[in-house]
Amino acid sequence: MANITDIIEEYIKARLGRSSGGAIIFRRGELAEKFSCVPSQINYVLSTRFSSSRGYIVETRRGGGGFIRIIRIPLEESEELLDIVYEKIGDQVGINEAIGLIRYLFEEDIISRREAHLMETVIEVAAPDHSHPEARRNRAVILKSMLMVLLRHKK
Amino acid sequence: MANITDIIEEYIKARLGRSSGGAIIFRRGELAEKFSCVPSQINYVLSTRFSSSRGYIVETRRGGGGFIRIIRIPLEESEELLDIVYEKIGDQVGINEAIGLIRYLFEEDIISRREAHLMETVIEVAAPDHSHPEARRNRAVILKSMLMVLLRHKK
DNA sequence: TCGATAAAGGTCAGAAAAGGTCTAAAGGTC
DNA sequence: GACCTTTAGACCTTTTCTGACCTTTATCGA
Repeated sequence: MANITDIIEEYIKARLGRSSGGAIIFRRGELAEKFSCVPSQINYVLSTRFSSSRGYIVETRRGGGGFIRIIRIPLEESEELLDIVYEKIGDQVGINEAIGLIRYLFEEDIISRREAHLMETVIEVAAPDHSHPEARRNRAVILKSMLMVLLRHKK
Repeated sequence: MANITDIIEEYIKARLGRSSGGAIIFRRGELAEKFSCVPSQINYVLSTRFSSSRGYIVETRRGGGGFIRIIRIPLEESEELLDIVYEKIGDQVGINEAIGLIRYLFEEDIISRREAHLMETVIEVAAPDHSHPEARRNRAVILKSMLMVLLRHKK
C-alpha cells in the first residue's frame, strides 16, 4: 500500500483540505519531481483518484505558465446531482431522458429557465441522431459535463 | 500564472478599466521595456488576448510618433448579438474564437458566470477535435444555437 | 523638394516550456 | 496463472517567448 499513486493522492487531498476555496493549483513537472516519478504518473493519479465521478474537476493549461488545477466539489449539498450524473445517466442516455432530467432540474429550481433552454438546445443540436448508439453516448458525455458545471457553480 | 503574457494582459485590462472612454494608447516599445520583454511579445498578447472576438479593436500606426490603441467595444443590444451570430461566426469557428466570444458575453454582462462556464464546457466537449474542419462546423452550429437561445430569453 | 535617416510597429519561424496520450512492462491479488 | 493496477518512457500537442528581418511614417538637411 506504499505505492506512489496512493502517496500522491494523500498529498493532494491534504493540500485540498488545507486550501480555503477547495481548490489547489500546481505544475505537473514539479509534483513529479517532488515524488521522483515520471510526469505521466501524475495524470494516472488524476484520472484514477480525482475523476469527476469522485467529485473533482480538473482543469489544465499547457505551454509556458501551464498548470493543473484540482477543484473539489462540496459533496454535502450536491450528492443528489452527482447521483444523477453517475447512476441515472451512466455512459449513454436517450434524448427524452435527457430532456426530462433538464426539466426536473428546472422544476426543482436547480437551474433557471434560461439555463434549461440552453441545455435542451445543446442536447438537441449536439447529439441529434436520436437513437443511434453513438449519439446516446455523446449525449451522456455532454449532459454529464454540463451537470458538473452546475455542481461547481451553485445557482 | 507566472507568464508575462498574462501579466501584460492584466495590466492592459486594468488600464482600460480606469480609462474613461474605454480606450488606451501606448507605445509598443515602452510597454515591452516596462515588462522586460521583446516588442513582438506585445503583438502576441494583442493577438491572443485582445482579438475582435473578445470584443476589442486594436489600431496601430508605424513610424515616428507611432502608437498602439486598444478600444473596448461595449455590447448593448440584441441586434449586436444577432450580428455576431451571422457575421463573426459564420458556418465554422475555431475553439479560441468561440471561447473568446463567450468570455466577451460574460464580461459584457449578457450571460452569467455559470452560463459562460456551461457554454465553454459544451464547446470543448461537443467539438473537441480542435482544428478538424468537421469540428469547426459543428462548433459553429452549436455556438449559434446557444446564442439564439440567449436572444430569445433575455437575462 | 526630395531623398536619406531615424523611429516607430509588423511578421514569421523556431526554440522553449509546459501538459497529454498511449503502450509495454512490472507488480499485486485471488 | 489470469487479471487488474501501477509505473516508466517514448512521442505528441499546445502555448509562450525570442530574435532576425521587414514595412511604414516622420523629419531633417542639402
